[in-house]
Amino acid sequence: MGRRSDHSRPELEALILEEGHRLMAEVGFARFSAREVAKRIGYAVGTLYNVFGSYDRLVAAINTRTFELWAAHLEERLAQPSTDRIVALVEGYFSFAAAYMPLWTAIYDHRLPPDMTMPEEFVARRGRLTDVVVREVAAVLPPESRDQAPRLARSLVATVHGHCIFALNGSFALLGETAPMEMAIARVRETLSAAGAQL
Amino acid sequence: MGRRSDHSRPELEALILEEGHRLMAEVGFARFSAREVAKRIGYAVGTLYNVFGSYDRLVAAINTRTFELWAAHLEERLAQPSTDRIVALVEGYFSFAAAYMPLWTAIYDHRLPPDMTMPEEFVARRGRLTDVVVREVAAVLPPESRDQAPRLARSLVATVHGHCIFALNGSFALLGETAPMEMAIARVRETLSAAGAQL
DNA sequence: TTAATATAATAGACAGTGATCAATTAAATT
DNA sequence: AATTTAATTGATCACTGTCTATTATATTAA
Repeated sequence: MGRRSDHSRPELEALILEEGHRLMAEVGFARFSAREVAKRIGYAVGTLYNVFGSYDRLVAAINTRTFELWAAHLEERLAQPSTDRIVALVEGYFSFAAAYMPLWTAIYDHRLPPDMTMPEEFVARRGRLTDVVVREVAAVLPPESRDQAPRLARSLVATVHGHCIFALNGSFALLGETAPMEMAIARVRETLSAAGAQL
Repeated sequence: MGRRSDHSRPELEALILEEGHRLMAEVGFARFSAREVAKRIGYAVGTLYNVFGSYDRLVAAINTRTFELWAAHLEERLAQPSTDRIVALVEGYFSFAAAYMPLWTAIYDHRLPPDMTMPEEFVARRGRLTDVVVREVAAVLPPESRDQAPRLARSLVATVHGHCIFALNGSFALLGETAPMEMAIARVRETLSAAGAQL
């Protein structure tokens, strides 16, 4: 196997991913380009295609990495002592999106082409973010309705997500709303209360 | 003023907008291109720039048109006799997004460049969609808390929006959720009940 | 040690993009 | 008929993702 680079295949993959993630954080989805990543690591464009197969798989890989950062961010918030772990979760959702806006929006800006499905490995790694929420929702639900936690958690994430997007894209500001996160927390409280949770 | 086209300026503007909207509906935001619009109406690319100033202003104009279609879609749903006008609203939100997915997602895919602000006229026309929701929310609130309708309406739209996005991008399906709209309706009910609404 | 083979990496071509603007053209005015 | 003026063009620029032919290197077999 004639390689002529300083990097082994896994090293090269990591290098591309790291620099790609950096560029995405810098310029966002719309201005992201595989060519620029290649230029920055001193390789030719074709090399990225050899390693990742396509532009979309590279972006999907970068976004999967963002999911993991995000999950770590939530766990960090949960590790700090606080009265309300659900509030910590919502706050973690908003603060991650705000702190890493280009990375966060890239997750939702990117759409796979019709002929491509998300690699199973990526699906699994992304899923761990949801797992955190399901775990915390289950913890506040009464034992007899714990089995509803996954459904409820997904719906709560959707609720928070909607508020978070509108907060970041200015929809709320346009109407004079100054506290979108508090609004989201209120919605989550209502739902959990209705489900019989202890808050 | 020597014009040499078959179309007056307003006619040309309408022509570009119409064909642009058609193309957006066909190929979506990612594959949309000013050049293709120009080709289809038989004008040069430069003409689109003369009329709309920039690519972003053209897309913003197309998306504003989509907002108006959407508002009309909601009013249509509300015009049909139904028990629950709030449910009709949520159903209208979901059914529009599903029926015109590329147009709907283009609204949120498009981001204005930092040096550009949304033209005031577009802001006003887009705002009418929110007005419909505010009006209907106000109608179910008790008179003493009607002044809360705008805030509440925006939060409810955010909630429904989050569920709608996750329904369309497959996030719900991934977790086996088969009824995202019913989930959204449940969330909206909880919030309106908590606000003392008559349902 | 040398020759054959396999593979990593590249350069460059291709067809497309948004954006710009000097040159052209047709109509309106004089 | 000559002149002014505004609408329209399309070449040009610097990009994009994708892909193939080519080159350089490392491993393996003789």
